[in-house]
Amino acid sequence: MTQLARTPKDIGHAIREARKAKGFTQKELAARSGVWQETISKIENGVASTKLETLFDLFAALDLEIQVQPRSKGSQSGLEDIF
Amino acid sequence: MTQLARTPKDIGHAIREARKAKGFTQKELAARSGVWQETISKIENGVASTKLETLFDLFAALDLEIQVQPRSKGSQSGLEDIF
DNA sequence: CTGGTTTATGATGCGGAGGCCATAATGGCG
DNA sequence: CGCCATTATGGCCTCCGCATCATAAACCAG
Repeated sequence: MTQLARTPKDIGHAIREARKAKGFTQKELAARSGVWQETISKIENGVASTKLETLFDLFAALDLEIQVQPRSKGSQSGLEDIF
Repeated sequence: MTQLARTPKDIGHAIREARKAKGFTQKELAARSGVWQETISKIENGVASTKLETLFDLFAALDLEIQVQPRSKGSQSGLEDIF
């Protein structure tokens, strides 16, 4: 369960997945992360380019972390190739 | 060469590393990414919470990508344990 | 030390992210 | 089908990230 991400939308997906996996509602996650439910909704749907700060708040609440790595293999998870 | 990140500062470091590794100056990276040199400086130093959009612009120019994963092993790269 | 490149700092102005409230749309479930 | 929980929209307002220009500080040859 590790998600590759190259766009804000990818991040949104990853967050939604993780949240569901943990059985949280947006409201619950909001409470745990200090980020508002409305904002979470937007982020999960890729609306608006989130601030890193907010992102990490969510990651902390979901017990996620990020790994920065070279784009070795071209789009191996076979989803987006938008540009 | 894959960097773990849990804070904006971590991201900044990763970017600086990657940039240096490619032998770019901030100015060059600025030209390639469309992000201003001054902004890159701030990001690399962890000043200000960057927008995801900007981040991905830089990642694209540096040929980097992100991986979202559970915080399995407790701080294995031995740097931050701030909270 | 001196000059040139690279990086950092500072100020201004605009646009957009997110806090916040209200409400609409959606989705089970009995 | 109505009812309640969950999620999505929209508006308002404040704050701050980034573009942009100018300049200072730090580095690094030579």
